[in-house]
Amino acid sequence: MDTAQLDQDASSLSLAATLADRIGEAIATGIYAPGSKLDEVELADRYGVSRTPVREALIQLGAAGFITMRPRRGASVAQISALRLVEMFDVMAELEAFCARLAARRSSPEELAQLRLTHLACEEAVKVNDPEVYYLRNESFHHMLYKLSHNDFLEEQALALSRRLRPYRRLQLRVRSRVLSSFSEHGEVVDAICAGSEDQAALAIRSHVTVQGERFADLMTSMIGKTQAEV
Amino acid sequence: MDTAQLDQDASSLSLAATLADRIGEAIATGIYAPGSKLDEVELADRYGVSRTPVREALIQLGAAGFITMRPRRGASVAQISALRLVEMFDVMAELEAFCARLAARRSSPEELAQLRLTHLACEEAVKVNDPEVYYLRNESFHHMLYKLSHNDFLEEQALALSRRLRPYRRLQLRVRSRVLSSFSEHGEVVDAICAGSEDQAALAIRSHVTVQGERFADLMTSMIGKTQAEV
DNA sequence: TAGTTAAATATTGTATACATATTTAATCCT
DNA sequence: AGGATTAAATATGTATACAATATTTAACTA
Repeated sequence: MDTAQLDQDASSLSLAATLADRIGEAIATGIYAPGSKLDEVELADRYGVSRTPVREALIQLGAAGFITMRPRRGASVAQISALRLVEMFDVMAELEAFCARLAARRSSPEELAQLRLTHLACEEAVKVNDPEVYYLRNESFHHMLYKLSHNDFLEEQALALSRRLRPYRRLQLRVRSRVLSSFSEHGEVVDAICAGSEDQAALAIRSHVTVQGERFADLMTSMIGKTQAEV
Repeated sequence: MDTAQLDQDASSLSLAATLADRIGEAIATGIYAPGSKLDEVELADRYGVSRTPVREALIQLGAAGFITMRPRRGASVAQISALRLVEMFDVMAELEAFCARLAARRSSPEELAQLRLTHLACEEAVKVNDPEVYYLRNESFHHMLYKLSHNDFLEEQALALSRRLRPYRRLQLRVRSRVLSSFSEHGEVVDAICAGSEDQAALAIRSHVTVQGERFADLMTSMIGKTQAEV
C-alpha cells in the first residue's frame, strides 16, 4: 500500500543511540558528576550491552560537548568552569535574541496566539508555585521562540545549546524570586514580539538569558551549594 | 625528567580521529558528493583499516552535521538545500556579528594591530589576484575575529559552523567581483572595530556574511555550475 | 507483462578477541 | 626512606566474528 512507510518506531533505534540518550540524561541529571570518569566496561555491564555501543554513544556525547575524550585515557563528564558557563549563556542569549528578532518579523497571528498560550501556561506554574513545573513550562516557552524564528537550522542550534545548559537553568530557577522575574521578563518578550518590535524583543530576551550580576551570584551559590548529584 | 610530557604527537591520535579528519576533508573538498552513500567496508579498505574506526569516524561526522545517518540504512553525505544553506549563513552572520561586537568592546591596541595585519594580508591577495590565496587569507581574517571576541566558546562555535560552510564560501569567491567587495567589506569591519563602534561593526560583518540578493544568485549559479566534485 | 512474494545477498549493529598504551604496584638502588 | 625503574594490571583502540535487518534478485501468480 503506502510505499513510503515512515519508520517512527522508537524501538528500532540502535542501542548506541538510545545509550547516548540515557547516558546523556544521566549526565544532565547529575548522576555522573562533572569530571568523573566514564569507564566503558562499567557502563557496558550497567546497561547490559557490550563496549561497542557504549563507545559509539560516548563519541556522540563527546561531539555534543557533554563529555571530554582524551586519546587513550578515556572519557569523563565535561567540567564546565564558571567562566565558560557565562560564555555559553552569552552565546545562548545571542541565539535567542536572533530568534526573537525573527519571530517578531515573521510570525503569523496564529503563531503569536500560540506564543501567548505558552506564556499563560507559565503564569499558571507561577501561581501553583511549583519550580519544577515552571522549569518545564519555561522550557516550552523558549522552544516556542526557537520555532517562531522560522529558521530550522537556528532552531536546532538553539535546542542543542539549551540542552547543554539545561541543568544550570534548572538550578537558577531554584530561587523563588528568579521564577517571578523570569515570568515578568517573558512578558516583555511576548509584548515586543507581538508588537513586531524586533530590537525590543531582542533586547528583552538577551537580558533575560544572559547571566550577570546577581543572576551570576545566584547561579554560583546554587552550584556550589549542591554537590555532585545536583550540579 | 619532565613528568608532564605533553602529548602533542599527532601520530598518537586514534585511527578513528584521523579518519574523521580525512573523510571530513574529502567531503569538504567534494570528493564524496552530497547525497552519496558512504559504504563502511569500502571506506574501511580504502583507508586500510577495519570497520570499527570507520564507524566511529562516521558517528563523529554525523554529530558535526557533515553526514546524515539513518538507523540500519547507513551514512550518506549531508545534502544541504538552498534554503537551509541560507539559514546556516544567517546564523553564521549573527555569530560573527556578536564576535565583532565583542571585539570592538574588548580588543587591546595590540590585538587591533593584529587584526589590521590580517586585513593587509587579504589586500595582498587581492593584488596578486589569486582567489585561492584570498580564500585562505579571508579565512584567517574571520578566525581572527572569532578570537578577538574573547569568548572561547563562541570562538569554537563559530569555527565549527564556518568549517561546515567552507566549501560554499570557496564557491562564492570564485567570482572575481565578490573578492573585491569582500575585501572592501572587511575594511568597514576593521574600521568599526578599531573605532569601538559595536553596532556598526556588527552591521558591517552581518551584511558581509549574509547571503542575499545577488550574493544568493552568485552562490546558486556557482553551485549548479559545478557538479559533484566541486560542490 | 506487471505486480507480488520469497529467497538470496549485502550491509548495518553488536559482541568478542586481540594489540597497545597507560596506570598502578612492586622492586631496586643510592 | 625516598625516588626512580621496572613489571604487573587495567583500560582503551582496533580487528574479527556473529546476528539482525535491508536491499536486491528471482520466482511465481494473475
